[in-house]
Amino acid sequence: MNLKNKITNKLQSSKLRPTKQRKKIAEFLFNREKTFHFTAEELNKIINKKDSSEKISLATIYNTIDAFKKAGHLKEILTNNNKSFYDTNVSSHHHFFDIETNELEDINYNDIKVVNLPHAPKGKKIQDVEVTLTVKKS
Amino acid sequence: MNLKNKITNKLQSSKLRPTKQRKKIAEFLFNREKTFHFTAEELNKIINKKDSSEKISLATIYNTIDAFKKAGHLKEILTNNNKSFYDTNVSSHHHFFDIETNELEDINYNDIKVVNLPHAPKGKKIQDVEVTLTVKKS
DNA sequence: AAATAGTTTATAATGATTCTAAAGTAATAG
DNA sequence: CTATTACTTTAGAATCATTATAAACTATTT
Ligand SMILES: [Mn+2]
Ligand SMILES: [Mn+2]
Ligand SMILES: [Zn+2]
Ligand SMILES: [Zn+2]
Repeated sequence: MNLKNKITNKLQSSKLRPTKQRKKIAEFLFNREKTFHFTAEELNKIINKKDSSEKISLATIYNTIDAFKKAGHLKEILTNNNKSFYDTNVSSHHHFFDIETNELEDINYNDIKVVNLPHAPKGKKIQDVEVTLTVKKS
Repeated sequence: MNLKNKITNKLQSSKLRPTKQRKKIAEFLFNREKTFHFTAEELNKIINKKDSSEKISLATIYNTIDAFKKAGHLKEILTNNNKSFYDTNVSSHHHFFDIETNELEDINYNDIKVVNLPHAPKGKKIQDVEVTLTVKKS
């Protein structure tokens, strides 16, 4: 199956209509080897670079990120920044976070071991375990 | 030494003039046993409750949080929320973060062990190690 | 082909935070 | 002390990220 069909399938099986806009964004986000970390504004800039024949509105960028997140294709990341960061790697994994440049870098889940996990507060359950290694210029 | 003097000292030794506003905020934030996690808006509401004889402007709330953070008396916390959270516990420690209610709860540093820390990317050094256990209603 | 349900868009609205510049206060110098 | 200086507070405006609105558009179903 070719890329276009794969993307269309992915959208349809998430009950998202494969519109021109969603296909373009999905193709950009999900057709890659390495994890991509981004903000809505960054994605907007990249998708709507000069050449791009047809522009996608900022509202659609936000809507699409939200739809992809709800469908489980994107994950929101914890940072101390006041804009939201998203991650194309939706499996459990860890990060380096450069507090000076706001850059994120993946750490494989198995490269860090977290032992002695405490119990969740009563009435709650643990949903995810994230380790963030805050880094800065040395 | 009494509380007022302790607070004044803390401010002066951080090169912050002990103004009425800073003393009131510092007394509220730092005179407690348990860690306090808050946003600027929450702190503003609490400090400026009905009775409070003299109001402190929202700008000053923001300025003061910033000054205290720079002085190392407050720490900013990583969340996926688009408002900043601050922590009166400035030592290294971990958190439960309820993604439904945005509530934070401390986990003692020694209650979790993180083993096999990877090296920081070249040119960078690890500044902090934070584990966040995302939780939700079970 | 028509009806429908869902989507995109420009634009307005909101919410959090930062900026501005004038008035006020703490620290310092005389 | 008193005057000078440096820093701080404040109301309000400005900015930035995000969400809401509602009309035009498009994919899907009938
Ligand atoms: Mn954040
Ligand atoms: Mn955040
Ligand atoms: Zn990642
Ligand atoms: Zn804490």
